[in-house]
This record gives sequence, C-alpha cells and structure tokens, in this order.
Amino acid sequence: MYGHNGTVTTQPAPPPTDTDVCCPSLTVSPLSLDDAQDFARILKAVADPTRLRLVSLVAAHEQQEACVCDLTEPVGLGQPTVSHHLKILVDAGVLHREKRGVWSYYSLEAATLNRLSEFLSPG
Amino acid sequence: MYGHNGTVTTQPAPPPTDTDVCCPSLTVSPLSLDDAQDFARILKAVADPTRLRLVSLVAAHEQQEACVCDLTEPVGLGQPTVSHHLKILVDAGVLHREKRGVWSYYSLEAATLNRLSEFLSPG
DNA sequence: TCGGCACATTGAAGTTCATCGATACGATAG
DNA sequence: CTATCGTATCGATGAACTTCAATGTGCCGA
Repeated sequence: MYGHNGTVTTQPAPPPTDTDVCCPSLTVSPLSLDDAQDFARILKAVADPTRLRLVSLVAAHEQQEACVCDLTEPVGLGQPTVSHHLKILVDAGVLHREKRGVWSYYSLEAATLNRLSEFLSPG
Repeated sequence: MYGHNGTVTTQPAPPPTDTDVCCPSLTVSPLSLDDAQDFARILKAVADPTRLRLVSLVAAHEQQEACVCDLTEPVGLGQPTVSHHLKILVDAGVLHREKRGVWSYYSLEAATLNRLSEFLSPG
C-alpha cells in the first residue's frame, strides 16, 4: 500500500527530491533505517535458493501461474515446506495468490521485482 | 549439511541453454540449483538492513570509499560487528577492500550490483 | 451427507545468523 | 623497542530460519 494514494492529490506541483520520495536507490544517498528495513524484508524473501527457484518456476510456467502441486516436485521438497516458502513470497509482495476452486494459483507480482531491480541499479 | 536425504538428488543436470550461460534471469527460465544458490548467496549478503545501509553509506561517501571508522557511528553498531558485516559484503563481491596504511577502505563493486539488478529485471 | 483432494497451519528439531565483549594482528609514532 | 591506533578474528548467546510430520480447513464428487 505504498504508492497507492486514493485521495485527490490533483498534481504534486513541487518537485520532490525524486531520489528519496519516488524510489530510493542503494547507491545514491544513505538509506534511512525505514527504507533499509523495507527493502531488506523483500530481499530476504528472495535470498533463498528454494524461493528463487519457486519464483522462476512460476514465471516460466504456462500463463505465468502455477499451483503448489506444480512446484512441489521440481524443487524436491514437501508440500508444507513449499506452501511455507510461497507464503513468505506472497507476504513480501513478490508473488500473488488467487484461489480458484480447490487450487491456489501463484503468479508474479512484477512491480515488486522491478522495484528491487531499480533499487539495486546505479541509475 | 543439507543432506537429510541420503541419496543426493542430482538428477536433472540441466543443459545450460545459452541464456543461462551468459546471465541467467529470474523470470525467463527455471533456475538451475547452482544458479539459484549462487544468486541466493549474493542476495543474502544484501538482505539485511544494516548491510544495506553500509553499502549506501559507502556509495554516498567521498570518492565512493569509506573506512570502518566512517561507518561505525552512522549505523550505531560496534566496530567488530561492522567489520563482520563488511566481510560478508566483500565475500559476496558487493564491496571491495583496499588496505592503505592502517585503514581499510571499502568501495563499491558495481558489477555485482548490476548483475543482481539485471537478474531481477524481467529483461 | 460422506469421503477425498489440494492446500494451509502447527509444533518441533537442527541449523544459521546478528550481535557483543575480549583479544589478536599490523602499521605507525615516539 | 614500545605504546598506540585502526581493524580483524574468536567465542558465546539469543533470535530467526528451514525443514518435516502431523493435523486442520475448504471444496468437490459420489
């Protein structure tokens, strides 16, 4: 719920220091403690071999979505463990979960990965 | 140890498609176990609030380099702890260490951050 | 309504991690 | 040579993480 401002805000006339307000960058200015904790939380969700493979499996799957049963065998772990990792990724905003019938379909939350990518790039 | 499963599960032996050889991307094809562990190791080094702030402090410092004494106070931790974090970042290839006299000067290893950034972007 | 299926949650065991105090190392000043 | 300063390493402690087996929760077909 970071950049979703439902209120009016016709036009932000004053040019805010785009570096900090818009999207903090690692290499531009010292990070505030809040920004550091925010990005560390997302990065920590991705900083695991199993979860990286889960994300890549979801992205490479048909329609860019997959259910738990599609992922358990490729990563070689039990269903509860896979569900646990997926929950961490969903909580971090990296994946999106949609329940259809008995199945839970997981798909990519591209915005979060893009935010991470731009955060790390020296742009 | 990781080896709770007696028989090592090295079954797939993924043939390296040329996209993988050059620069694997998270969202293109399923990651091999090796690639996943490789990137997870770098990501884990950065997935910590203190270490993120250390990297940003180094990047924002004069000449894009800083010694331990410059970093201890801004992050509010003891010198051994800061040295420990810096070692992790150097081992991961995120920072570079150069000893000049009594001081150790840390600077950015831009290539590693760029590799991470491109790995996470949907390119 | 009942049984089965896909998934989520819980509790526990073993490992890893962040942090600190104490200490060791290397270079420099006196 | 000795003392000092900046830094690295060691040992310990408490928290967090990964994984699994067991169990709970909805949903669907018979």
